[in-house]
Amino acid sequence: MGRVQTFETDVVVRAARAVFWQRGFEEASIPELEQATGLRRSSLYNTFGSKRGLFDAAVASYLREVIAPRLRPLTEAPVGADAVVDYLMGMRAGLDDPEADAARHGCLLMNTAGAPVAMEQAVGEAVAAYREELRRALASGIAARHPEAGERERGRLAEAVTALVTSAFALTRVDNAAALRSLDAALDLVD
Amino acid sequence: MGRVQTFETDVVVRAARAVFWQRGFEEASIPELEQATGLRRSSLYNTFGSKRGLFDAAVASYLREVIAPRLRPLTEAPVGADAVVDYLMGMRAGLDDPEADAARHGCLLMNTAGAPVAMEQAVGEAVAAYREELRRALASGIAARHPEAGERERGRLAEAVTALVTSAFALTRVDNAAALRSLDAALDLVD
DNA sequence: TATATACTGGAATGACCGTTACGCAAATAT
DNA sequence: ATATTTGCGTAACGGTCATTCCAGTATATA
Repeated sequence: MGRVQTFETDVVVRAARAVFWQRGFEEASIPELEQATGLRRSSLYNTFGSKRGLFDAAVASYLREVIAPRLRPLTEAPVGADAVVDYLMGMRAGLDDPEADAARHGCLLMNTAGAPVAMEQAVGEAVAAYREELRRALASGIAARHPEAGERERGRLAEAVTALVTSAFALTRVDNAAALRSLDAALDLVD
Repeated sequence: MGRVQTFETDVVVRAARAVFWQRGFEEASIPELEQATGLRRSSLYNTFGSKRGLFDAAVASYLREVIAPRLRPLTEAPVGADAVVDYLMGMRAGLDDPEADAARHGCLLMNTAGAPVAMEQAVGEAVAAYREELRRALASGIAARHPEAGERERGRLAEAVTALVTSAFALTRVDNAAALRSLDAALDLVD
């Protein structure tokens, strides 16, 4: 064995994730990532192989540390009747807080949906998979809230609420008020 | 007077618009724009001042020639009871046609919402204004279809349908099927 | 026909990009 | 204590970017 890594990979990825989140993949430059992570190019390339490699790690970290915890009450049984509403209100609070990353920069994945890097198949698939995960989670929350409704009805509702949430994410950067109204509309729909 | 312009500005802007649409602002390079327009850098800079100037012209052209015509049945009185449904179905057909720009590249403005250039205030405002115009148009279409509903109810519905449409635009690049389902959900909502 | 106008072509500029190469320093295993 | 593995710092690479400059040319007016 030789010299051991002196930084914690998770910490570095988290720092890089913040840069990608607020700047987007193509606008985030290597010097910026160096400064944010406190690592030099050589270490970044040695650890992640390329800028894309670092971005992929950032996306994985985002799914694991940002998205999954928020979705957990909707994905792990038992799902309470208030889980959907809690989720939507939590997100509303996040988008209403000017300090929060979500309010200022939306969703890392939704932002990349319209970015050039989304043309690369793997990235596009990651975005699509994320949306599907969100839809499934919302669907189970809706099922818990409206057990009496028909499956078709619930499916439509889940689709609509998913779209409202993604729309809020996509818009908060340029029109925070509209994003909040989207979530209000979602809250209306589920009741 | 001296020598006169040998190209039609509208035609050039339309060609540039197509490049921005499919490639995004930052990924569209000057050489690409030269090739698409058939003009040299000097002429482009002489006419539009900068890449941003050309982009602004492209956005204006997009609003005038692509968006406005589609919205017209919803914005100019009299608005028929079927106008909303026609609009949504027309859009659905567009997103379902693999040849169409809309299906392959979504909406020029929605794509820029998540792009770095959206950080520039004027661009962000243009996107927000577009969304608001869409919402107003859909609201008037919904009012024509459901004159019996309360204003509050119609407002919520308009908000939801707007979000579903923008969500469809934002996603079609990476997940065309999900975009279509969004529009189906919108069609469900208006009836 | 003369002249003013401004479009056009081509080359050059400086900055920044992501990536790579290399040598030294550090820390573990034998 | 030595050998070996690996992190890390520095510097350089080739390429592309948006932008500018200038000379040459075509055309509309007087």
